[in-house]
Amino acid sequence: MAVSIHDVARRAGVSISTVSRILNNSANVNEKKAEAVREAMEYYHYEPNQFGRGLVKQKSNMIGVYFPSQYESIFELTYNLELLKGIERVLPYQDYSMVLINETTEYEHRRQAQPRYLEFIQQKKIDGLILSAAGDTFTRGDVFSKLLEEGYPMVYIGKRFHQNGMNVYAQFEQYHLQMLRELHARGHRKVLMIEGGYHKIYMDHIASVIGTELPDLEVRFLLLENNHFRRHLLKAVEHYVGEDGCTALCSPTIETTRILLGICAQLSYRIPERVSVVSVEHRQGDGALEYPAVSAFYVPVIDMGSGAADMLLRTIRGEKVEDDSVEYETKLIERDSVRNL
Amino acid sequence: MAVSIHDVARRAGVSISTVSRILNNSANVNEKKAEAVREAMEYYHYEPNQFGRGLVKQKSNMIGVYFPSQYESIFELTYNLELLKGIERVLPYQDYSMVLINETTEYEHRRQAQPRYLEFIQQKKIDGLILSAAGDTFTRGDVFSKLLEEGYPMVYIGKRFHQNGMNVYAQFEQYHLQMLRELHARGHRKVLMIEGGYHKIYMDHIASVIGTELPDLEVRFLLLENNHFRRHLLKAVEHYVGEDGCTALCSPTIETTRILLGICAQLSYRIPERVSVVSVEHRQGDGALEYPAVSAFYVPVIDMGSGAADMLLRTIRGEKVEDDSVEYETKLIERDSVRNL
DNA sequence: CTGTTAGCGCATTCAT
DNA sequence: ATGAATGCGCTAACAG
Repeated sequence: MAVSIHDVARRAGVSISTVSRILNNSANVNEKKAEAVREAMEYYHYEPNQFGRGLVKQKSNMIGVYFPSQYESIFELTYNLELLKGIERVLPYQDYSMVLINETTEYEHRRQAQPRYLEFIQQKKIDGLILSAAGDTFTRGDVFSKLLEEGYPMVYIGKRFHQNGMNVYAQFEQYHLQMLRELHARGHRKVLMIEGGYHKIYMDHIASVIGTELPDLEVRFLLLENNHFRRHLLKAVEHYVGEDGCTALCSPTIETTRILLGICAQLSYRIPERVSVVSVEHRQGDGALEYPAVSAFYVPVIDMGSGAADMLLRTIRGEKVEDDSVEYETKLIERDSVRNL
Repeated sequence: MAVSIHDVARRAGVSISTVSRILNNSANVNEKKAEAVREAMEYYHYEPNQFGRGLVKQKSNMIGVYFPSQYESIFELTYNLELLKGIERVLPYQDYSMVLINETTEYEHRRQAQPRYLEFIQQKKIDGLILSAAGDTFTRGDVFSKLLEEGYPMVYIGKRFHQNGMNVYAQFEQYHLQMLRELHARGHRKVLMIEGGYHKIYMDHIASVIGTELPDLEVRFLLLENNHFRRHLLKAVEHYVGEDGCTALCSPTIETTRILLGICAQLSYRIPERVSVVSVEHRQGDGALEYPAVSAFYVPVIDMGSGAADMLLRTIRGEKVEDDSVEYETKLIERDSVRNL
């Protein structure tokens, strides 16, 4: 069995309480003894066992990061990755680390039909939870709401929907509207807006706002069930640009934009001469790596991740978090893919 | 405080051992009592506390995944992501989850100058470790070798270098040689091979093998310090293709290929008419998403991840793992980016 | 088949 | 300032 606090105490000629005190800086200790203890810890390469420690503190120094099951692996989308990067940027400095909790589609392998993060919480494997969710996922969230009510430390990515808890978000609707406004200002009157299927609700709203605000702008909406259906996109571009006369394309992610660019090359639609492209970019600079460099709304997802982690850690430490709902600004970065008509 | 095994026992009118037996299926229990216990567990939404359990078992049901610090975030490279996907694909079914352990560049924030995974191991936060490393990282690995010697459950990605432990790998040198052979067979006699800086050793070896095997093939090597230096690549392509007369480009990752494609478009070098491109792809199908579709050597990194996780879990369970070093085959997928000369 | 008990490693009283 | 003793929640050995 590994070395325990007893071994250290014995070698240093003190009691385990003294060792514990030094470990936790919880009281003053005679410098002579302290030195002996430190020597013993070095000697044994002693590290306190987390189970013993956790049993009394009931804290694991881990937080969970949960992505509701999606079409694809969570590691597929820049959005998720930037979030993870942001989170990871703050954790090590607070002596925390993260467990990835991901839903399996195959429920039969699980004991209960509950979101998997609940187990982690009840078993005390994590001290708090960050969860990223596409809008409607919360609807089926009795469990989630209950945790919120109990004041469990949690921050979610997305619009606020409950009095408790914390959240970070970017104004999805706002920057999509902004995309359309910018195109309109540059003389575009017929554009195609591409979006992921789960954002349908927002699209309806955007359509209605634009309908009254910019009556002379025609917007087509294309909801993709799966971002990577190149074939689907190809036909859409052929139709909307080639036949329908759209002069601009709005793309929801850089991944989609990339495919769009390939499609335009294939169809010999030059960008921006034949068709303009605006993208959303979740990682700064992504649009600049394409050719032509793509104008994009930058959503600072990495900062949202850091922000979320930061808030979470503060609540876990018991600090009052004054600003429990923070919005992140998006910013248009103009590059070479949009043309003035 | 949360509900404990005692609460369940009390409500079911049995002793805690009986509850424990049911929890672990560790012995037969009278069906009547078993039913009562199950009812009580339901009632309280009881989940066993991991600290209590861990204290006696000394197992956390978590494994660590460690990426040595690199230029970029671990979440930047398809390679890492596919590895994670592969690992994650097997964990939930074995009731395991993973903690991401990543090195911070800022050592001052850490108590000791040891690889961070060591703490996790000593604190018993993880039951085993998967670690992905670019070749030479192991060199400074006294800690790593020591763990290997002690028989700690570990699997690493890369060539075997120690008698103990387990590893999975793809023949990096082999498929790079294969790339050159394929190009040669298609009539190419002067090609540029691009590679990440940390692979310099392999490059030297490849150069010498090709030198004797295919004396009429001239290979230029370009070592990138950072894959994303578009400017650097641009000048290289201009030089090697435009002036030096290379007819083909070998790219080490799809990320680099993407940039290469943009550069060729920018320089009006048509692919494959003006210059051929072969890539490595770590995620199946990646090359097909580009335009033109890029021929690539597929390295099944996702399978390597699953394989690694599988081996690791088996050793943790105490099973003998017969095949403790498995090599994965790469496969050339021909698409539209290579031309016969 | 079941209850009692010891002990896992540690932080934390409570005495001193 | 320090040691002894208690208990955190659980499993497993033991006794019945």
